[in-house]
Amino acid sequence: MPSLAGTPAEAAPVPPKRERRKEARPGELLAAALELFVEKGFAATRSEEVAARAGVSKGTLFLYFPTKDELFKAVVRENVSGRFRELNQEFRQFEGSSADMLRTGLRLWWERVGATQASGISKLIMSEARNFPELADFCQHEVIQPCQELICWILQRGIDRGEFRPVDLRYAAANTIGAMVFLMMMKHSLAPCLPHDQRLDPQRFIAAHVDTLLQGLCVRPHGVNDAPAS
Amino acid sequence: MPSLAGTPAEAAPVPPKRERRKEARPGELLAAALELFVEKGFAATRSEEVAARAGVSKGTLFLYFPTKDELFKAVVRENVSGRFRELNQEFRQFEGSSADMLRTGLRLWWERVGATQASGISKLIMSEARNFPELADFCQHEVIQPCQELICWILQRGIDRGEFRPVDLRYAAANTIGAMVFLMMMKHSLAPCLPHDQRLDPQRFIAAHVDTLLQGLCVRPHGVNDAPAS
Amino acid sequence: MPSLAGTPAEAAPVPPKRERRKEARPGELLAAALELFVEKGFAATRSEEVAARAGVSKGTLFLYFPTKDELFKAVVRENVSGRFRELNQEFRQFEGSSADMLRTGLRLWWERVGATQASGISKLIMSEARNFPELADFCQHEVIQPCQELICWILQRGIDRGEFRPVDLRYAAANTIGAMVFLMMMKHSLAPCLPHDQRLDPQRFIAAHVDTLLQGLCVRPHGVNDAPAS
Amino acid sequence: MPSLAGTPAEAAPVPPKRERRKEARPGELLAAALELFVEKGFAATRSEEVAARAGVSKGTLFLYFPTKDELFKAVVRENVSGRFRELNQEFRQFEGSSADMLRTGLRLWWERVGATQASGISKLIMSEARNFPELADFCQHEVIQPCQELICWILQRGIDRGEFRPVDLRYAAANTIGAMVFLMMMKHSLAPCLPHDQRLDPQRFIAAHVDTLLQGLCVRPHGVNDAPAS
DNA sequence: AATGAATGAGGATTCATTCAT
DNA sequence: CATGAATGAATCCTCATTCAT
Repeated sequence: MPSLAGTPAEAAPVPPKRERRKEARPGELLAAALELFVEKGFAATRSEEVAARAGVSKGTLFLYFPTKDELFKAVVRENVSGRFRELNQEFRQFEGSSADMLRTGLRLWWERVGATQASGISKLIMSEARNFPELADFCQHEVIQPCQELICWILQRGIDRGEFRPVDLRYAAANTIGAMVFLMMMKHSLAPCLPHDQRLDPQRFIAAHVDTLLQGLCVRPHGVNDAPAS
Repeated sequence: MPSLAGTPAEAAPVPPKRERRKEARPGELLAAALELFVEKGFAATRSEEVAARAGVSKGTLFLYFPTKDELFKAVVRENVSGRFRELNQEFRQFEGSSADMLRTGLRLWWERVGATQASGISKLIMSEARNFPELADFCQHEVIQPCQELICWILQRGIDRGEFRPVDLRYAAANTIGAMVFLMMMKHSLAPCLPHDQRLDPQRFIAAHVDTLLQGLCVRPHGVNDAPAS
Repeated sequence: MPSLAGTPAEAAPVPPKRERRKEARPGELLAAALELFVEKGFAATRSEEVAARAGVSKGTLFLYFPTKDELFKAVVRENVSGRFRELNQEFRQFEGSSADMLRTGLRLWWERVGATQASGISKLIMSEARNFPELADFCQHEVIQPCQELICWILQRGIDRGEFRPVDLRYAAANTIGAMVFLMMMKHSLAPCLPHDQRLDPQRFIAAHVDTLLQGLCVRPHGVNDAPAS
Repeated sequence: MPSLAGTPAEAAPVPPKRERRKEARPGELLAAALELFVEKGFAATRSEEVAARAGVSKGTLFLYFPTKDELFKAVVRENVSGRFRELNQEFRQFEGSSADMLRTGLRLWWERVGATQASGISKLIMSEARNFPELADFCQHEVIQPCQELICWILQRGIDRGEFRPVDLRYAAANTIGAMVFLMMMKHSLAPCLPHDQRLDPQRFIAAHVDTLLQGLCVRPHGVNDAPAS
């Protein structure tokens, strides 16, 4: 069956069936945008890519977010707000040693935030804060401060209960927050470019961080040895 | 000694003319580019802005760097290479307790790197690594590893001399590196957007970090108290 | 009887249902379109706006008019066709002096056309004729010529009856048509942008025009004084 | 000389030699824009077309005018401002009968404005005034009012010298302005779409207008007969 | 070497039109 | 019939890069 046509593969350019999913779209677009913004940066991501990754066309994106800037802000808002308030609640109810609290807290936090896509938000904020000043403020109030307060609260609890020796709360908290932020940023920056054996293992990094921390913090240093080997 | 791919560094340019400007141009452009890339990100910085900040015209920029990408790579190379090798050398000659070594090292490092514009490079790398994969590799070899090795060397020295208790060297080093990276990133990201009283003070942050670290590390915990008050 | 090219007017649609709305739709859409096209121009008006002003959804508009272009042509057709043939009839039956005929005619015309929304059509035609060449032809036959003929007929009548002195009929008519067109355009262009006291009063403008005209036209110049004060 | 290549016409895509003509560009762009805006309307004209007609590339247009809107405003400003002040001066110095003044004035005006591309500006203003409200104001002050004043001044002069009978100055002036505006609009709207024999001849139109006007205006009606037969 | 006018590919956004509901 | 979510061609505008001066 000879044919003069070129590549016969071109059967029929399937029109990629339109789906009407008004409810689901914003979430899908935000997820796609988060991924891409984290991966390539805000400016280097094309609107069309976001749409494509969300499985819709260029035009649809602008149906839900009036501008790329607004999309960006929505991405940050979506992935930041609230997320920490619940963790906060949970912790205030925790019963047990403050050392366990710290250990469990960080482990939990990694599972719920660090290990998810949402962790990319920290890279995003660090990269874009100066281009979106309102964001810096928003994040300071919605993320940094709640976290800071939670950690300070735990440390204070430990001190009050005689478990921890007194320290400069703010900077002790900053130390831990810094470690977590670093971890998240690595995950979305250098790590994907490095061979597996050169990457940090988050769990071990956190464990090491907490161990060092508690070693220096705890009044009864042997308490550290109770820690479940990670 | 790995090098960022692209145009290989030309042989040392002959310096025939007296005109200072001509010699200084590349450096001025690199400095301007560093500032702007750190401030606004690579993609969001216009080539013309870089030229303007360096006090030359658009065309001149492209006389020295064939493309914006090459300019970027040059910025990274310029601010990264070598800078750590010398610190390394200095340290190997240090005499005194390993605790002092750590403390002094970080202080020195902050003065020589963290407090300078060059610290912005960390924000740049974190933000752009995935867009310039060769970069990640370059930095891993030129920065991360030397730092890692240096810190590991110090820790090992402490352990060998019975000053520190044995720890997982790699993750202990990562913890400190993470703290420093976090500090640099904050300086160029959130800090400029926050009121002064909400910013972290680098010196105190470093001091707190080292204190906590040494508290947990030192065999003779009271050794910490020998630390010169920051 | 020329007709604007495009979809030929369908045979009268069967009116089976009682639902007023369905029957009225096209008219409402045409009215909305006329308003908006006149206000903002054809290209600057969005289809959705037209639909919205007619109180229906975007999709419905395209149920009645296959394209924006067709909508435009329909708007012109609707507001132009016929409208002048009846005026014409009426006038041929007029009895009285030709001066009165002219005066009354222009007054009537203003009431029936100039003062209504339909007057906007002249702005539309002037603005869009070159983008819709078929339109110019249509209007030439449906509007300009009938008007021209009517005025010429009146003038000729006056001349024949010895009331008017002989003049170049075509250009005399054009003068009056021009005045009316100018009036309509002002109403829809500059007037809405000017404070009320700087706008022309249509009645006075027409009166002044007719007065000047008749003053120069009438054989018995005092005849002008018979004119009913407007 | 057989060849497997396709159409041999494709010799070398001549790179359309870049010319550096900073001084001339704005004027050329404004001229091109005027033509196109008049021809197709503001919204229906693509920026790129303007650039092409001016013989430059898309980008160059935006080198001289930051946005399409600004280009539009510049076109109006360029073609409106000043143009009437000089005519005004000339006229105040005129010596002779007021009837001649009117006749000569309109003839001159047609030569200097009506017959040039600038006449298109009236179509533009009429079409776009409501989209650019500031323009309406600008034109009212820069064009309408000066013209109105000039004509009023001439009429008043005629009345003062006993040549004209007293009339409502404002509306008499408006009548003449209207006629000229109509003429300009026709030239750029319907006329280009009509066969030559159906178009109005500007000179005759003006002559007819002035004749009718003066016939009604002049105290000595035979004065009209002095008018050179057009 | 330096300049900055000119270019045009690329990206954000709009909007006429389609079509699933 | 009516709706409005979805589409993508079309358009405005930007900016890295080129090149005449």
